[in-house]
Amino acid sequence: MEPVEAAVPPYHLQLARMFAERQTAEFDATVCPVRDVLDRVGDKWTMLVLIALAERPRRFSEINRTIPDISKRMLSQTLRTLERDGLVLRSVFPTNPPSVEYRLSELGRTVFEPLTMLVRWVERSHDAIGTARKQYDTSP
Amino acid sequence: MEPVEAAVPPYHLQLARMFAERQTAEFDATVCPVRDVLDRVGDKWTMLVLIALAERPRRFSEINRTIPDISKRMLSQTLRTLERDGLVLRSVFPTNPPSVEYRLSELGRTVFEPLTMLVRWVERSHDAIGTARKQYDTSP
DNA sequence: CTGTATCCACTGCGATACTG
DNA sequence: CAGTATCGCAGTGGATACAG
Repeated sequence: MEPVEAAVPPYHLQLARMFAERQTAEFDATVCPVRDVLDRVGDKWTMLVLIALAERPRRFSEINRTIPDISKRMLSQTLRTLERDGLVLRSVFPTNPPSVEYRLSELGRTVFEPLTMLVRWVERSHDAIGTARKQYDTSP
Repeated sequence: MEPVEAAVPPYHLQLARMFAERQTAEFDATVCPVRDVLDRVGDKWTMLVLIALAERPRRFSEINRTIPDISKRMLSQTLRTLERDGLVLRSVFPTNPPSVEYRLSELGRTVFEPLTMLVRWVERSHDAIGTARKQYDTSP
């Protein structure tokens, strides 16, 4: 017998179960953890900014160079949201000209476990998805 | 000495390293795995539709009931993209009226590992983020 | 250097109506 | 039941100019 391995259900059933419970209560989209995920890291830039800060603290323009195609407006806005959520810490150094440093908080660091898993998944699946698409697009 | 545990770097550094390598090459947003993630599951409905299919195959209107606030238009569109990417399989039964069944492919099932991690992360972090926000909003 | 303000374009998405 | 077609809006984000 292999009791332990048999006891833990596969991931898709775990998630299904989590949401089956929610289904019983009356529906409220505002307390759905998945929509929460999307609100937090589902936008165009948040993940990339977090990754830009993964290795070490960086200054505003340094992040901007790491993500060349982000506008100052969006970088600023994304950083403020991350700061507000407590994922990123901001320090101003009153030099001249002023320099501002952003770094991950402890909480911010914890995103990287699930984030890394997700990035690995796309990398693993990239080819399979590509061929699936090609097949879908070329068939009647 | 504890060679094995010392050898595996924390997640945020793993990701940082993955992207540091990319930085050396000339920048091309179209081959970035993070933007790939966002394109695939970063939209408003994809994750929710996948979860709706996690436990077992479902028919169109059944999914619609699971996600009450999705429009038929978006459900249809989301399902087609998932089918095109090979994550979801579609079967038509020529009954009258016609019934169509959607189910996860093998590839589709593999999303749930990283997806579950991500959902767990928000659930774990939800309170911490809430208090961080409250503090940010009430301070000068 | 580190932002903010203003304006504008695009598009994702919802509402509604219609079809096999 | 399982969609598609058309329309319209609102929010997201880019460009530019300005400011501390």
